[in-house]
Amino acid sequence: MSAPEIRVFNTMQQAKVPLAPLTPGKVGIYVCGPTVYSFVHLGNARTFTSFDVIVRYLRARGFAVKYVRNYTDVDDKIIKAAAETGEEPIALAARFVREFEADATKLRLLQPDVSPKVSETIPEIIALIVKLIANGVAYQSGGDVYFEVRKFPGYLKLSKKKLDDLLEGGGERELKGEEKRNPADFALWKAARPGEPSWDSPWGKGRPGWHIECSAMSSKYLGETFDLHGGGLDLIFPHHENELAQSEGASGKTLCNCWMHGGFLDLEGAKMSKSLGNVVRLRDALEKVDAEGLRYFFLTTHYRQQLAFSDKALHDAEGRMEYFYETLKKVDERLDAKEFIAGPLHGEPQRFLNDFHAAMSDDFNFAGALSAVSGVFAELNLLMDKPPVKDKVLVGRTLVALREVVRQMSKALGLFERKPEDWLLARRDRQVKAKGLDVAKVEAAIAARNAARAAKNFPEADRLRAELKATGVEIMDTPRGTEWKVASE
RNA sequence: GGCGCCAUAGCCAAGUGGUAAGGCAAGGGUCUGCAAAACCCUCAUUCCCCGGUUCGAAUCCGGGUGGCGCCUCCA
Repeated sequence: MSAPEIRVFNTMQQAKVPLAPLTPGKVGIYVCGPTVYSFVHLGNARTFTSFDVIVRYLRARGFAVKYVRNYTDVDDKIIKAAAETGEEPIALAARFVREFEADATKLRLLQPDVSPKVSETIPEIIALIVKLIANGVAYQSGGDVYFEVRKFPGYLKLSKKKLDDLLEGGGERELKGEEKRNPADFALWKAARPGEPSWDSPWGKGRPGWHIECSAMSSKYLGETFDLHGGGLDLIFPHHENELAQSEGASGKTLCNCWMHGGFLDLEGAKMSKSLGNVVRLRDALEKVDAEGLRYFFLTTHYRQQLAFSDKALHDAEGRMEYFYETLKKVDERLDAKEFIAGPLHGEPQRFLNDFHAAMSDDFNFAGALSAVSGVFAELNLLMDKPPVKDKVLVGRTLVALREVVRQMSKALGLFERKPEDWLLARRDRQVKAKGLDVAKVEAAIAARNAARAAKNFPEADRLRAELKATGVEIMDTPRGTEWKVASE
């Protein structure tokens, strides 16, 4: 397989650029992780899944990826949430880190190589602020420290805004603050108020502002300049813009070579967001839909594109996963205990992988890659059901090759990595529970029907089939006997 | 008010200068005692509208219309 060059859309240039790692063969990526004051919602999950697949793909292409995704565990929202529950802010944050990790495991998200927390990066944050003050781009004001945006010439180069527009704007940005030299200046360090978590600093007790933690954590684990920086579209301004200003204002070097931003998940025509309150928790969604079905749904659109959430879309995605796993189940049963020696293949199994790489190399075109996935599964089924060639050894050998192609795609997408029977059974169990079916009764009816069939009493057999169907159970007569599943509507 | 993204079949969705991927749904067929699943066939002379550039545009440019987003916490 000739590996196509990987091109990535860089928000800074608003164009696709070739991936050119600082160190050949290695990629450092920083993804802005959750602020842990509540459960993550599906919009968050989409972004994390996108970067999960991007990291998986880069690894599949042989890059040694260092993947850093932080937890922001010191923040206004956390303090507010803690005040409401009566917990200590740090304890509440720790609790939601655990909840996040439980959700992430279900979604089969890769564990980042490093998951730093703000609360464990305070010395580095203070050192960074000290440097910014020394460089003349930050100033102390009482117990606070602010970044002075007018002193950093590159300010707003990422978001393409103008400082004047920012100040006039139709927004509701807080422009108050006599303590600031410029209303657009933002806090690097906030003086402690009673009851808030705080740390000693050269400016008295206090805590970091919102953006500085990412600057500190990324340079700590990836260096002053690294390859990829990711997050949701809504982080471009102010978060990434400010992060960039802080990092570059301190180091004088480019923070990262490529900024990647994922598109939103929409719910009923509007961005799913905590401020609008139109969120579906990842946790709640996973009660209703299979985790891989959800992952597949996220991959049906390019990562930078908006994606509309709906129960139907999720349901369809899960149905598609069923097709994939049913196919793999058949393939694996057939290949079991058989060996095929090397030799010619039918068709060109590799062509699907080539198409897959072509799509993924082009700014991680998930939807395009899924087309190649469909191709390989259709070919697998064709060879098993209606092989266009007679040579059984040739067919078997080709199935082995195609199965290997699927394995390669699996690794990059985080899809169909489970044992097909396990996935299929788990899905059925969930559906059985949702419908309140009695498995023993279903199996008794199937046994009765098979007795009727054996006696060639087809009217009775059909009656039992119809009866089951009415309760939502679909039965299939296979070479292995009669199997059943919950009908999807 | 400033800035940006998007508009492709009934639905979802790739494609961004060379003559419309893929999926769902639908119709027909093969298979089956009947089914289910799977497979095969059919399903956009056309890419929101109007102009322009070009031998050639869904793709580039200009102007509309419609949707979304950022400018304030947000993935």
